[in-house]
Amino acid sequence: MTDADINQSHSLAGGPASQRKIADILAAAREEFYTNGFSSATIEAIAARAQVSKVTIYSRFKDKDNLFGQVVSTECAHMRKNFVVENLEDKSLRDILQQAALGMMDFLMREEMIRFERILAAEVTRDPGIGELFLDNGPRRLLQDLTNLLELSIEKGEIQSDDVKASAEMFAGLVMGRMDLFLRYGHKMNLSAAEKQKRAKRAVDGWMLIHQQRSQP
Amino acid sequence: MTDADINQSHSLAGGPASQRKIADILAAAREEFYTNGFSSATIEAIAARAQVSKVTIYSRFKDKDNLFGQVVSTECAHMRKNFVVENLEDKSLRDILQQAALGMMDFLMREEMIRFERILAAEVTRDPGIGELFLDNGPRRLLQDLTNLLELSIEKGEIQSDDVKASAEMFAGLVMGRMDLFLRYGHKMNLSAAEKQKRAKRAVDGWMLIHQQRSQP
DNA sequence: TTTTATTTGTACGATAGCGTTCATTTTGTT
DNA sequence: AACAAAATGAACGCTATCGTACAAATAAAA
Repeated sequence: MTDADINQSHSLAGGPASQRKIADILAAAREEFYTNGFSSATIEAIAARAQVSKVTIYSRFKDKDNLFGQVVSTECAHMRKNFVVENLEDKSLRDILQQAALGMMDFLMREEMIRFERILAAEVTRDPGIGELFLDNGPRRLLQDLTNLLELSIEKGEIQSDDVKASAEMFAGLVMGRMDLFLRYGHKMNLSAAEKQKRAKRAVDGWMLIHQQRSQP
Repeated sequence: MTDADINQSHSLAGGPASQRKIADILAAAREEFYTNGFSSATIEAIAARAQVSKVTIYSRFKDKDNLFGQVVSTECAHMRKNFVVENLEDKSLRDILQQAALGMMDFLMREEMIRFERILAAEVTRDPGIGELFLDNGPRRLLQDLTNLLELSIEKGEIQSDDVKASAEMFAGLVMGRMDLFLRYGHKMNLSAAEKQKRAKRAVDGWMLIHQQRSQP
């Protein structure tokens, strides 16, 4: 759902279009929270960025916590829609995994995602529910999709695994290595498309090798 | 360096032992920062926890930023000393790697480390230098140690790799998978020693398999 | 045009934290 | 005992932010 999609609804009764403002506020809030973290971000700065009065924010959102929660929810919904491990029937497992690896990298290495993860972890102590929300919409979903994919391949006899969940996690681990950690702490990577391909291939080759063995102790 | 080590020095001239207070302040600050994050932690709460007056803190540390920096530095120094990949001459590479994997898990899964990483990433935007400091003392050092170890094994002909750094990162990725991420967002794992062993073995087996092949494309 | 919901700007109260000042007290040294 | 460094507590100025109140303005609907 793009910002534009939200703006289409017209207010039911007088006054300026309110749906649009909500979207503006959420966008502004996201930017402020991403840049300053929860407690340093201020409602007034958000209002200014959204070109909206502070009162309007309080008329739409209960308080700062609520606003932050909404931002995270929105982001999670966005995340859920944009990362899908596809099972392309006609492709080989190798090709599917290669594609998944590239998708994973592109998705997790976006500047947006890095900034999101930076601030979100810090709020887990204050509000553990927010950590669960993120896990359910991001990492767990990703791993589950991957697991499903792998189970199909196992049924087909293409690969072996005695612990599919562990195998899925291994795949993610092989692909990302410590990259997400480095990025989170400000290390610049700027992988070219070719380098990403190379990394994906290395991970897929390694993973396939492990899972084409006869036994997994 | 333990807290006790710091307290051994006696003040050069009159007044209560000041070195001990510095250690107390740092310990208290660490706890407060870990629990509340940088901006929500307050100097007064730190003072109270350290059983020290606020003025004492300001007489020893320039300001809040400085105090936070000192806490991070202390933590980094601690980190540097406590995680070492040892190259035990008489052991097999498999055993060394198994040991390294267990060490890595124990080290990175400590509650302390999880809390540290939660709040640190959030401050990277505000102060990128702090991210670099952490990377240099933690992840980069770990990977470098691992890389050195692997290079020795390559010379001995025990394994093959055309990109040792990538191989070291793969190892870390295989061992940790997405565990550190899950922990950071509040997912409880509580791996038993046996489960850790199992995970370590799986990672080492997989990694060895990949690196005992003839060629690495 | 009138009505009605919504938005706005400004002002406000309340709270809270940073960093400082200063007179006083504590504590180790000489 | 006298001294000097260090620590204390309480108060202060300052700034910032949250969340609210209210009267005026705006824009869509009737």
